[in-house]
Formats: sequence, structure tokens, C-alpha cells
Amino acid sequence: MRTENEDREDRIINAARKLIVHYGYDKTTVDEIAQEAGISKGAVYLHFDKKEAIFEAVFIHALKNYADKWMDLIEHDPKGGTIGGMYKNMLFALKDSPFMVAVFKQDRRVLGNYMKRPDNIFKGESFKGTRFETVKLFQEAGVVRQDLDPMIAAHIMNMLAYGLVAMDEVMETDEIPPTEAVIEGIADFMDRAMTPPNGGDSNAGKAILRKMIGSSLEKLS
Amino acid sequence: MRTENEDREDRIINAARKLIVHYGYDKTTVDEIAQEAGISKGAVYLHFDKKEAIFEAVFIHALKNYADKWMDLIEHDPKGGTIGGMYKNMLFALKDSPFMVAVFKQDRRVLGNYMKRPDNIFKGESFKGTRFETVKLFQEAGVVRQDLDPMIAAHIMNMLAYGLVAMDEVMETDEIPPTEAVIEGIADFMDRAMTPPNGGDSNAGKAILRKMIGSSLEKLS
DNA sequence: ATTTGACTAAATAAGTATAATTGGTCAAAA
DNA sequence: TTTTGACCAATTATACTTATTTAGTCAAAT
Repeated sequence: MRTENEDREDRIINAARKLIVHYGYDKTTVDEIAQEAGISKGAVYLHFDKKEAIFEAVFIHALKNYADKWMDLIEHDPKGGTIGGMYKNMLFALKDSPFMVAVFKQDRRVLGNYMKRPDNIFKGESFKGTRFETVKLFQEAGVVRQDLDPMIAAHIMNMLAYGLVAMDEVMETDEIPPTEAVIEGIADFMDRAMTPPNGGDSNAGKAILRKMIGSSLEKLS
Repeated sequence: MRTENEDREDRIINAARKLIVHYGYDKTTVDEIAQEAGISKGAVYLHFDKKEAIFEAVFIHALKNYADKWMDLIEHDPKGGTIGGMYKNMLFALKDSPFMVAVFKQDRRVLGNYMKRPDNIFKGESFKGTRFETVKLFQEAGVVRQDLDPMIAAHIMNMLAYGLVAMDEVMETDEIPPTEAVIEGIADFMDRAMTPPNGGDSNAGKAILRKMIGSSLEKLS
């Protein structure tokens, strides 16, 4: 069952996430986080020993939510196991999490001085290079064309994900088409460019993703 | 024939470009530009009335070079008129011009305070929205699939171009595959995703590009 | 007729002293 | 036992002064 303590820890994390997304890490004070969570600053330090630990908890939470949501979208999408389908659902899951978007963009305004820590959580192994693995596994399962450099394909996918969330830095917002339409367009491109002639087996893809995302989620909890 | 004056103006522009790319607009002084060009500062002001005018001349020059190079690559490429071909050549032309890359990225480090001018040259009509027009014309000529929102397709192309030059801001350079390979990969993606079943007529595409780039070049000289 | 470089006003940077804020602690209250 | 908020050292912001640099000019040299 859910303890009072866990509940309060969640309140701290949610308060922190909300404030960090809005004001950025540097301009969010521990006092404000405590207030937003409805407790005193001292109580915050009963849960986390440093401000940075709060940030890291926010990240773990957001990453978990993102993975959960992604997995959920995949399971409910018949085409969730094709390359375009899995990518589309990933982008849909990503775009609804401003915190994860900030992390993906390495947004200095939001991440602030946390990024200056030499041992920050993003430097760890657990959080990168997964796209390449996915493409390779998809190829082995025949969901992605064999004649395709997985390195390049993964990189193009990264570029498109980055473009989706970062394009507003270089274009006026009103010149950018609606995000939903762009995501659908990207998925269509991916399917046409990466799926083998026979179409590819969506269920095989789903099995891979369940395994991959599942094991990632395990590491987090 | 080429006058002594034109030659010196070119030297100023090249010196300025080199210094601006390296040190950025703000940290490049008119004195240094004059030195690099082998003349005195006063002489610089016989050619340009303000520092900003030098910058704008550098931009016009770089844009012209870029368009020339692009057109040249297209003419010498049998597939230069397909969507993937034209895009590939555009990216090859772009990647060799650090100044144009900085402009495309709106790189604040390089562009500096010049961007703060309310009437800066990039705000002008002549320099944006061309990708959308290209896609539409390609569609009319049957070089690009009809069932494809040109707005979305153009935006995806912009995202990929941006990703190509900006991805190093979010990834370690040594994790990024070689630019040539990425460009080839992108071109392959574009062809597979955007070309109609019949393959598309490369020459029709070339004719459009000749017209478009040609008229752009006219405006510049 | 050209070109220069010393010159100036304006902008930018560097330094400094002071005030306000903030992360983290801990004795006391609940 | 659990939670608080006053408290402090340390960081960060502010206001101000001084020093340096730089864009642009122009009388003098070439």
C-alpha cells in the first residue's frame, strides 16, 4: 500500500517538475518547491539530500512516465510494431512531456547549472544509444529493410526527433505546421523508407519493444 | 575587366567572412578585418559605410556561392532533378559553407549583435519559404507524389537540414556518423518517401531548379 | 585622388563594494 | 518521532565606478 511518505515524495517531485519546466532549474528554489508541495523546506531535505537529487528524481519519474506512455500507445496501436508506428508513438509520448523535451533538447534554460555537474545523470550509460539498438533488432526481425545502415537510419531518426522539438528555435512558431500532422508525416516517411517490400510484421516489432522498454523500466524502479 | 577596387572589396569580404566564422560578429573588429585584407581601417570605410554593411556583403557573397555550387552539383548529377538528388546536392553545397551553416542555424555565437537589428537582412522576404514552393512545383511536375501535404513535406526537409548542421549541439561529435553518409542516407529516404511509383522525371525537376535558383541569383547581383 | 592612422564619442568590459537570495543545517516545537 | 522555520555560509544579483576597446571620422600624408 501507498505510504504517507511516498505520497509526499511524489508531491515534491511533481512540484519540482512543474516549477523547473516553467522557471528553469536555477530559478527554482527549494523553498518554492516545498511551498508548492505544501510542506516546509526542512521536510524536503528528509527526502532528498541535495537540490540535485530532486532534479534527478524528477528525471527518473519523467522518463518512467514517458516509457509507460510510449508502451501504452504501442499496445493500443495495431501498427505499433512497424518502424513508423513505433516512432510515431514515441514522438507522441515525447511531445506531451515538456520536461523530457527539455532533456532531449539539452535546453540550458530549463536544465541550468545542473548540466554543469561533471557527474550529471545524463552522462551515464543508461540513457543513450538506444535508437541504434532498436533499428538493429528491427532489422533482424525483418521489420526494417536489411540493406540499410542502422547507424545512419538511427541518426536520421534522432535528427527528426530533434527537429520536431527544436525547430522553433530557428523558425517562427506560426510557420511551423501542427505537431500532430508533422508526426504523422514523419511516420509515413519512415514506413515508406525503412519498411521491407512485404510490409513487415507489426507483432514481431511489438515483441522487441516490449522487451526493450520493459528492461529499461526495470532499471528505473 | 576586374578593377583594383573590386579586388580589394573581395579581399575585405573574404577577410570578414573568415574572421566572423571563427570569432563571431561581435568579436571581429573592423580593424582586424582591414589588417586581414591588407589595408587600413579607413580604406574599409571607402567601401562600406557601416560594419553591418560588411556583414551583409559577406552574406550576399556566401549565398551566391552556395547557390552557384548547388546549381553546379545539380547540373553534373544525372539524378539532380529528383527530389532526393536535389536535396542531397543542396546539403552538400550547404555543409561546405560554415558561414551559411551559421546563418541557417541562426547561430548566435557567430551572428552576434547583428541579429538584434530590427531590419536585419534575414527578415527580408527574399530568403525564406522557398522549400515549400519547391515541393509544390515538383508536385505539379510529377517529380513528387501528389498525395503529400507539401507543407509537411517541406517542413520535414527543413528539419533534416537543421538536424544535419545542428545535431552536434545535443550529441558528442564522435557519436555522429560521417556527414557524407548521413546526406546520402537522407537523400535515399527522401526518394523512397516522396518519389511517385513511376520514378519521376529528373529533367523536369532540373528545369524547375534552374528557374528557381536562377531567379534567386539574379536578385543578388 | 587615394589612402592612412590618429582621434573621439560611444559602447563594452572589468573591477568593486553592497545587498539580497538561497542551499543546507539543526535546535526547538508539535 | 516527525516536522518546522530561524539561522548561517556561500552564492548570486545589483549598482556603481573605472578602464579598455571599438565604430566611425577626417585632416594630413602619399
